[in-house]
Amino acid sequence: MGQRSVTGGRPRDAHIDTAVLDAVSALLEEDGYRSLAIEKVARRAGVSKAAVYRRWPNRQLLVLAELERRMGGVEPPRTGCTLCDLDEALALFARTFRCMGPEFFSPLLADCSGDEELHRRFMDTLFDPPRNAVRDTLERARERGDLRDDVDLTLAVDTLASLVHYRLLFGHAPVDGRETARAVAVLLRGLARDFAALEAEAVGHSATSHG
Amino acid sequence: MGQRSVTGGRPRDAHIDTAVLDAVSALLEEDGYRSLAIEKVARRAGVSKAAVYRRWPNRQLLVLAELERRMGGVEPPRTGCTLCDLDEALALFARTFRCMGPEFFSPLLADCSGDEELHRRFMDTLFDPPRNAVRDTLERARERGDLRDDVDLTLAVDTLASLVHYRLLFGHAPVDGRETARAVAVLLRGLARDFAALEAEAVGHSATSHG
Amino acid sequence: MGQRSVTGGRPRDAHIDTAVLDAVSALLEEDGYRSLAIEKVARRAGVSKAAVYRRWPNRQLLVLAELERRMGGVEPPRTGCTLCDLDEALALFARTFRCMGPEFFSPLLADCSGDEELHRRFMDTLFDPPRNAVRDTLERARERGDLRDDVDLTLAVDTLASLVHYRLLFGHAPVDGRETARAVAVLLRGLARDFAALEAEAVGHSATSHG
Amino acid sequence: MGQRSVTGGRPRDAHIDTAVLDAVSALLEEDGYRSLAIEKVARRAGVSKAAVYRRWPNRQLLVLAELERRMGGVEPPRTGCTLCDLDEALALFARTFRCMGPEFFSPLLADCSGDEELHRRFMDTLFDPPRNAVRDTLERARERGDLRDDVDLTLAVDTLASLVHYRLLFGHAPVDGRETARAVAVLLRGLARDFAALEAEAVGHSATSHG
DNA sequence: CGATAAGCGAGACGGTACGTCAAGTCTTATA
DNA sequence: TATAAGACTTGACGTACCGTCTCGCTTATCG
Repeated sequence: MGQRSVTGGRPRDAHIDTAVLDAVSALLEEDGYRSLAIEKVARRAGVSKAAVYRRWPNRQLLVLAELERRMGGVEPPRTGCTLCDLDEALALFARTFRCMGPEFFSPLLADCSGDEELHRRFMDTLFDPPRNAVRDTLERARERGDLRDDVDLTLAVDTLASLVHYRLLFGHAPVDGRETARAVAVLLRGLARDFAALEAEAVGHSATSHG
Repeated sequence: MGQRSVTGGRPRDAHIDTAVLDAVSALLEEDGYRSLAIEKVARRAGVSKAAVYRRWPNRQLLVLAELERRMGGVEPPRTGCTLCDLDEALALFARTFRCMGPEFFSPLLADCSGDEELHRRFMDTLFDPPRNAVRDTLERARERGDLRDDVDLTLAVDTLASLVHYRLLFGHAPVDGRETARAVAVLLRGLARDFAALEAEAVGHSATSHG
Repeated sequence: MGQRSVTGGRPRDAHIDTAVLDAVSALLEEDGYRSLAIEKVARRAGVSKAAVYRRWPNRQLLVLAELERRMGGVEPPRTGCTLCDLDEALALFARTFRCMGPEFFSPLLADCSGDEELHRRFMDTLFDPPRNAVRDTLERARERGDLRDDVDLTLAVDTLASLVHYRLLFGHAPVDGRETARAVAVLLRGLARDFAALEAEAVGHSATSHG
Repeated sequence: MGQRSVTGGRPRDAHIDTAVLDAVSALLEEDGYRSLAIEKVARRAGVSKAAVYRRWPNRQLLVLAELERRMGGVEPPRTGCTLCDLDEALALFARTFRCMGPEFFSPLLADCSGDEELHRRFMDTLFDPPRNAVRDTLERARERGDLRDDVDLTLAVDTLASLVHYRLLFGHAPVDGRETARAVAVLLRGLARDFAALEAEAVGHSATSHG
């Protein structure tokens, strides 16, 4: 929500903030992002248009606020086992993404492109947090010495994260735990110093099947 | 362009088709996708609004037509060397995507979501063709016996293709030949029956450095 | 229908003339004059737009043609009795007017005002014929010596005719034989050389009650 | 102008009301009723289309508002002399009608037919007021005992009023004070208990010549 | 008999206006 | 100052007709 000068005047009504975001949420579900109009949001929230504009200067930031609210915090897993952590991180990634509504992610991103500042805000809020969970996991794997020395971490993160985003955005194939686990396996075979060792360890944890 | 019954009536003026698409092209460059209005397109093309609507019933299909025009045909490479083919296919993929204007890809996709038919048209036109070039290449590699038996082809294609789309869509990291070559190398290490052999062959072709 | 040079070419299809006028008739009844569009007429008649425009250059003349067709010929009555003739002439007037659809009369007139030629055509076709039936009757009455010498004939005709048009156009009061007969009586009391004599004669004919 | 709930909100700008009606007035004079388009009105008034639609939902009510403004109030004459009052009432009637632009009366009426509510509004605003001036005059004459007992007042009013409307609508004959005076004379001869007495009284007032 | 000429259905074409919608800004009165 | 209500300009939406035109075809009359 918009920062405010603290001095004087009537204080903002906090109920309005939630009422507006609730209305955004409902309208997104009902009519999708494209036909989400601030005027409708205000009407639905039983709030004046000005009250909305006072808090969020445009619909991009308004929707961003709602999706951020939905996303909640993202905590990376720390089991100590590289393969298990990665599986879990990717599953978390997918879950987070899915619960914020992948169908709003794409148009919002599209709407934020073209403006430097908006794009940055989008990335900071929705893109980086879940992605960093994956990155952290990989970094810990490297510190543990599980990865080859010449690994390009950004490339590795992208290869994993992009798969999830890709499928959810285009919807041409499903994303489930089995699929992501396989992707992790294939990739790690290319990245790991000793893939067989990692596999053995993971079987010990018996978290997921790495066949 | 809109299909037509061939019988009777004054034939459509082909100049109008190109004039409109040219106008779309110019306006996309100048103002981006978001503020592309059919009314402006018609004005710019020196053409009546009805003439535009007669051919393309909405702006999604209009822009789709223009991007399709830009993309042209996509022919997968056939050098006979798996690593070289893959490098080339991915480079082609990136090139195709870039020349059609990656900044319009995302908002157009966003605009096509929510309508079954539009989404299908989008995928058929812009998504599948370059992607299939990669898939074909991988299929030939498998037929040649270069890949492990348990390879999930769709997963492999996605892992490679998504990387390009991902970076170009979110713009958080550049995409160049060196990067894609590295991604191919990492992935093939996980997919290949005998990665060293492939590498040796590719060095013989001296196409790109596979270090 | 439009006049034509007789020489050469394919002759016009007479079926089209009637098909078009029938369509006009139907559309007038269904949607009224205001929303009568030539394009709709052509569609309804199963005829091309050009075929309509070839015959009638605009919708005013088109509707005029249809109303003229409806009106048919107007023959003034000749009973020889002034009061009876007048009653009958006025009844004929009302009947004619009503059968051509008074609700189209007003908007058509309105549509024809503003163009000299159109207005003249309207008056010649729809206004003058029934009105002249009344005028003829009054003229014969004067020749018979039934009217005062200083009677202004145009004023007299207008006073009678306007009443019918007036009520049918504005619809604020009904028009029936009893009402028009009363109007005739009142007016004749002011115009006649000897009203009582006329009344006596009419009672002899026992056509209508002139009390 | 459109009625509004008085509570809250920014009040309507009164300048806009007049600017719009002025524009309507100018455009009516220049191009007539038929080509009066709300879009043009707004342009001419230097006002947005929405501002016009907010006040008047269609062009009929818009023009009605302008003609009402032009018409002003109608006060029936009260000289105490029946013939003089009638002459004056009819002259007032004609004057009122003429000053509001008889050429717009007809197409507006035509445009209002077909819709119950619009027609009523038209009658209430433009038809009844001047007509009631005539009716009042006749009613006072009857109370004074100047008219025969069996007079049908509605018929009498129509006979006088229709003449003016008739001639002005169809434009086939002029309307001036002399003509209307003659019509009054003829009609009164048929309606009056003692026409000669009325005539004598009027000559005393020397208002107009009743020969 | 074949040339000429017009009729005809179909539908493209540039216009113009329709009536609606939302954007983002503003003005007022009230809290 | 925030708030609700709503006026305001701007600009596009997608639709509907206008009256004109081009096309390929059909149906007459005339030389």
